[in-house]
Amino acid sequence: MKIATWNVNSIKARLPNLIEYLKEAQPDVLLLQELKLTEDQFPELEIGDLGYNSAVLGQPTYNGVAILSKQPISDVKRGLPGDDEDDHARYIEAETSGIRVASLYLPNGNPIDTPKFSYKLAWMKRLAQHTRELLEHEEAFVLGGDYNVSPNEVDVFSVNAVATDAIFRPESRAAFREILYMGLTDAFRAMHPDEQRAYTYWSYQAGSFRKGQGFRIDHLLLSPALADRLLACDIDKKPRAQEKASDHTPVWCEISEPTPSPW
DNA sequence: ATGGTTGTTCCACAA
Repeated sequence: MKIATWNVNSIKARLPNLIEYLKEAQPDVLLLQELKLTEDQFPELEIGDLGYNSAVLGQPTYNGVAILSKQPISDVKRGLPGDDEDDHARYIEAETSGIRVASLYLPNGNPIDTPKFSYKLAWMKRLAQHTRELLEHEEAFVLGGDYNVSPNEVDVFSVNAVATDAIFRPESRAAFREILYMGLTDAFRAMHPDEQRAYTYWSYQAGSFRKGQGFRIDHLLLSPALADRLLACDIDKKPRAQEKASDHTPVWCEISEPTPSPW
């Protein structure tokens, strides 16, 4: 089973790219971020024609997340718990294909001397608390999406370029580690422990993609039960190389069928 | 140090 995540940077602007990706890559589950539309504007018919069910959390203009799956989607939960005042559409979670999946769009947090950065850190605290609760059930789950955090120096093209960027601040990376060290597996890094210059995002500016100047900020974090089934994980750079591309490219992993319990 | 680009909305803001 193939699970992928992709920040499309407007699903309206990216619908041809999305349709081509679904046809070619054939993920069983696709986690989407930055839809930039409301739920009633979601292209459910076009996506349904390709054999995908969808669960969506939208809002006008900004944010927006979705789960697409070839299998039925159930037990949909919209919004990250922990703050009733937070109305950003950044988190959706559901059951599909026998696993729990979440699509998340973590706040960017720039500039760091503004409330945007404290919102990012507060959001990460809530994600940590929610992850703690998910882990108590010992389920197979994946938290996938645009984390807007590069975990380590190897995940950025230039340490200088991100010295004051919220994606690489020590506070952001510490909050990411707090979640990871609960026992989750960064699927890409688990399969490619020594790979360098492996990025998932390249700015539209200054020819960044052509020059290989990117960041690894999109991640698939697996629960222990799902990490046991991890077969492969990689970054698919093809969609980023297209005309009218998103500034992010998909990350995917291949998961084996669950093995029956031996007792 | 600045400006480089894209998307959406309304002529700025977010990334």
